[in-house]
Amino acid sequence: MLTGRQEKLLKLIVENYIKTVKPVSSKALSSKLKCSSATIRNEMAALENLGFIEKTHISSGRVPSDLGYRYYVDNIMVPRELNGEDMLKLKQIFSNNALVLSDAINKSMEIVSELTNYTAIVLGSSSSDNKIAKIEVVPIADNKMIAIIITDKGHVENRNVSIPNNVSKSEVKQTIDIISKLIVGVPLNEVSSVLEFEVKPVIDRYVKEHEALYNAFYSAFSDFAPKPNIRMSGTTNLLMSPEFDDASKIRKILNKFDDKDIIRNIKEDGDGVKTYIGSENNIDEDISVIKTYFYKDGEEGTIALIGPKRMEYDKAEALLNYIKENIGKE
Amino acid sequence: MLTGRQEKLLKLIVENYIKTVKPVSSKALSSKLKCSSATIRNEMAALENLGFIEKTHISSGRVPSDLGYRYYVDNIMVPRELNGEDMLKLKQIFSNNALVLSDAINKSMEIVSELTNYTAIVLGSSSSDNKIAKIEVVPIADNKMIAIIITDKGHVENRNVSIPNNVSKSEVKQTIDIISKLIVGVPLNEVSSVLEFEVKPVIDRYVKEHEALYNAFYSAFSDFAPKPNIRMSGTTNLLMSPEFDDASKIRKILNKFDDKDIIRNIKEDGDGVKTYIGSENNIDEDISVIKTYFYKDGEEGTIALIGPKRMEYDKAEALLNYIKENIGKE
DNA sequence: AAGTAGCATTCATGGAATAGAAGTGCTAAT
DNA sequence: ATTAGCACTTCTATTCCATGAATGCTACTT
Repeated sequence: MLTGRQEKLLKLIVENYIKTVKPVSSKALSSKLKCSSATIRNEMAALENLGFIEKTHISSGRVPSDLGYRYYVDNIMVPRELNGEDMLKLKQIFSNNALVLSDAINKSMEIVSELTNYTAIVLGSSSSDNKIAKIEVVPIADNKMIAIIITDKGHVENRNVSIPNNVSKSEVKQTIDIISKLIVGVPLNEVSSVLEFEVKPVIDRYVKEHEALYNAFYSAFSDFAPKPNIRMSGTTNLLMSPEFDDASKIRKILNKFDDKDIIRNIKEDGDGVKTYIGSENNIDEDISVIKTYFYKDGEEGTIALIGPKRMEYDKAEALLNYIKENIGKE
Repeated sequence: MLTGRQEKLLKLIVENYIKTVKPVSSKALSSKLKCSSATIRNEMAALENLGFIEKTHISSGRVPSDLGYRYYVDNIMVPRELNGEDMLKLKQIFSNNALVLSDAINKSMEIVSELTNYTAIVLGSSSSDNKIAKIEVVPIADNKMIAIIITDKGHVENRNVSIPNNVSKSEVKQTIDIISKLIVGVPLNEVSSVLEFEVKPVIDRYVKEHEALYNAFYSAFSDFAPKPNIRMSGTTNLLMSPEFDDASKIRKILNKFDDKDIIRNIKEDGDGVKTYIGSENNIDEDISVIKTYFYKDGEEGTIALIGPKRMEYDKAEALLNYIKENIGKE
């Protein structure tokens, strides 16, 4: 579809623009393409007709269109190896065995946002194949306890439980025993229904102050269902890019970043690292998103990197690939 | 020091400017102060000599100086009652007994940032008077366990432990027992030294594969010392203020928000809600910070609200006061 | 047929000039 | 002590250039 020279030209335009953030002129490329600027102008006109490049005004140089970037990413760009220094920084995190997986992912994405100057996002949650392995209830004051659940995949959460006044210690213990017996092995997202339909009847029968006690534990245990949590780092990075040079552009992006619905929507599934350029993503047409799904040991989610459209796609891809691999290994 | 009329004038200037974000002219106030604009100009000149107001250029209207805001906050502003609607929203959070204190604080500050359109910050950590009440180690795979500590104040944290290969179950159990026995009652910030100087010798003596095992547990337990964590919400809010109308101003603030050292520095101690106007704070001269320290049940920290200098100090103060009170009650 | 030189054309950019509006400070009168 | 009035200053927006950096196209060359 594109001649060899056109492809070469597109490559030069994209890479030049990524570097300089200025529309690329025919003259600037004539030396690199061993032909005159007039010839390049002709080729540029062809590329523009095909929709790969655009002008910012009638006599301006050329800028890659979304389609142009897309062609570049799919057909021209050579996947880059991660450089040793960057790899080392990330390796250190994943080789720290004490870190829980989700912490390792968060930290590594922080590093990535520093390395790239883009914005990193982790949408993570415990997956619903987490089953309760153990619950632990620890008294910390006369009428206050801490309820802790631990899942078979190693996910841990805790809540307060306020014990109603006129309840004896043995009743509390009895209640905990009943809950514990019935709840172990239950997937996280079914906990609240098991509490309601299996635990409650038993407590009703055996424990005296059942109503108040049941409510106290129910409110503590009922919201353990996997909820995605959002972690962003380097929000600022993206906005330091020279294309975001006026307040309204910056604010537009900031508002999108603030909108949890939009961010949650970044969620990706399927294998592989995918790129969404400009209008291809549903966040903002001035940015590109590169992201991938991960699952490991009961934690799942999406890691994403958001940069300007003129992002270094090869580097971003290499970084996400590396992290995805390491999540798999952990 | 200020005559009654001057005080009245300053009040009008501050409140007018807070509302309109435009320098206040003498003419605009003449109706409200039942005298002519010329008289007001004379009074303004006096206020300017005293340093309470400023001009943006030689023939402009007046804008409050930092000193002017300070005088307004200290001597003119009447402390506001929190309005019922806002109070209700916050009350709902603090009356949710299942929420751990730190979560309740974080959520309430999120609400506050929405109610004010300022940026809310919570710098929280478990305080060093947390003593370990219990440790729990749960196996989740052949060579992987989850270590959980619970403090007497109800603070919970967890880490991974990778069990070295050639180690028997009984040795692991023995090790956990030793650690558990020696570590209960130890304040969080002393855990790592107790591990090193009290636990290690015992393990050395009794457990066979001591070196590898000790290291595995040491790396899991050693970093439980109270570390402040930072929680910001509504970062964007502040930057939507009309005074931040160009990219460089927005970026300046964003950079400061990104600098963890600067944010951690917001830390406040002592009682009461304090206001730092413009140059009084060491974040940025274009903003004001209002903040207060909190301590309750082993959690301590600072909650802060950052707004433009022309913030509604009375409202901000009322909100922080209310939250501080509720933390006390919880 | 492909490449190129050359030129008219277009538009962005930045500076200078201008006019109007919004305020102030000051003087003189009340 | 207050105020009316006016000269003065600065901001803002607009217009008008001149310049420079590109392009597209035509006609010429290889």
